[in-house]
This record gives sequence, structure tokens and C-alpha cells, in this order.
Amino acid sequence: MRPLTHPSIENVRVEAILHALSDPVRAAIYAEMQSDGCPQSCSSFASVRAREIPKSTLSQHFRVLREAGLIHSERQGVEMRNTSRYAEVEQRFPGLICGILNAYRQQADENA
Amino acid sequence: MRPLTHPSIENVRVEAILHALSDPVRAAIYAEMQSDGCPQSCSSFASVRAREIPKSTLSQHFRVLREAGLIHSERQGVEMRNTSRYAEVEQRFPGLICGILNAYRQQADENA
DNA sequence: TTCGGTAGTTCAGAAAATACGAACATATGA
DNA sequence: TCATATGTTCGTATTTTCTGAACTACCGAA
Repeated sequence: MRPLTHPSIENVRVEAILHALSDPVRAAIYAEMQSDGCPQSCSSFASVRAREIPKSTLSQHFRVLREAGLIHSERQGVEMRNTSRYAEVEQRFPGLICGILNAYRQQADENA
Repeated sequence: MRPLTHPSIENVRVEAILHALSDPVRAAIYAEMQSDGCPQSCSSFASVRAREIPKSTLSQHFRVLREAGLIHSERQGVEMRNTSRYAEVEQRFPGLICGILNAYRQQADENA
């Protein structure tokens, strides 16, 4: 099991962020992580439980979020502690994340 | 040659926009279209001329932008008139495009 | 009205990215 | 030590993207 890699904030790229969040599952996970401040394990997310996502797929999703620089993952016992790197990303790309999450929220509201 | 399809603004999806703009070439084209208000043909873009992009690839890029709802394309004689649908998109998803274009600009500045 | 050039599209096969089952790794508690 | 839980990795199937070649549509000149 190779160690988890996190890009330093200055190496975070816009295209990687957009790509990561262009997947509705990943966007939902990230949004949920955003609203709930405390670290959460991969399988604890409501957006994950709702759809039935195979765990290998889930693992990939978290890797994409991680390597895009959006989240920080750390092993804590048997599970993973995932936290958003929002503050850093917001400082580097002001308004980017907000705009994206708002848009998703808006879209979700329409279907409600 | 099948007719060009443009989604109506209410059918525009965030994930499609993010996907479209997660490609640096498409993002550059769109940004350029943004800054220059008047309609431009596909091959007229500086970002296109700089890199040497095969025209079949270019055609696909424009299709992705079009079907994401980001641009409007219209045949005008032998060439294409492409215009940004920014105003509509901004109304539907306030701040989204701005955040993205700012982020790309910021990133470009760093490499300058 | 035909010919030549220009701008872009479509098609088909190659290449790259993604999805997911099965096997594996790692930590915990009994 | 063993059973269980959380997540990763690997291999392969599927999907998406890229691009050269052929094609379409339009224009202007002869």
C-alpha cells in the first residue's frame, strides 16, 4: 500500500479541480464534507450510501479528490479521515469552489 | 451534416460545464471568446493557433463547449460564428464562470 | 456552371481514462 | 490468533477522447 499523496497548494491546478468536481458523485461527497466540518470516513457519506457505489470505485473517487488537492486523507486506525482543504484552495483560487458548490446546490433545488 | 444542437438554458448542467472547462484548450478558447465580444470562427483563436490542434479535434472541442451550453455556434457562409452564452449561464449559475475564469487567469499569471 | 480553395464535420480505428469484481493490506476487538 | 471492517490495488471490460482521412457546404473566379 503506497503512501497517500497530497499536492502542495501551489501545485494545485484549476483543471484538476474542475475535472474532479465534474463528476456528480465526487461533487456530492465534497459538498457534504464541506458542510460537515469534522473528518469523515469514506463510506460514511450519505451521498455514497444513497447510490450503491462499489468500494473500488469509491476509492478511486477519493483519490481523484485528493490528488486534485481538494481534500486531505489520513489513515486513522481502520478507516480514513477525510477533510476538505477548502481554506487553502479558496485562498489560492478565490470564489472558485463557492461558485461551483452554489451551482450544484441551485441545480439540486430545481429538481426538488 | 446534422444540425447543431444547443441546450436550452434550463437544461444546462453544472457537471457538463465543469467537464467542458476542465480541458485547458477549451478553457482557453472560451476565455478568449469571453474577452473578445464579437463572434469568431473556430480557427481564429490565438489559443488554437499557438498549439497545433488538428481540426477534427478542434471540431470536437467546440461541440463539447456547445453542448455544455457555454457557447452558441451558427454557420455563417463558410465559417462558424461562435459567441459566448455567458449572460444566460451567469444568470442561471451566478459566479460560476467568473470563478473559473479568474482561477485560470491566476494560474496563468503564476507561470508568467 | 464548373472548378479550386476554405472552414468545418463525420467516421473509424487507436489510445487513454474510467468502472468494478476479486484479491490483498491493515487495523481492531474478541 | 482469528474474524471482521475499511479501504487499496490489480486486471480487464467498457467508455471516452484523439486524430487522420474522407466528406459536406459554401464562396469566388474563370
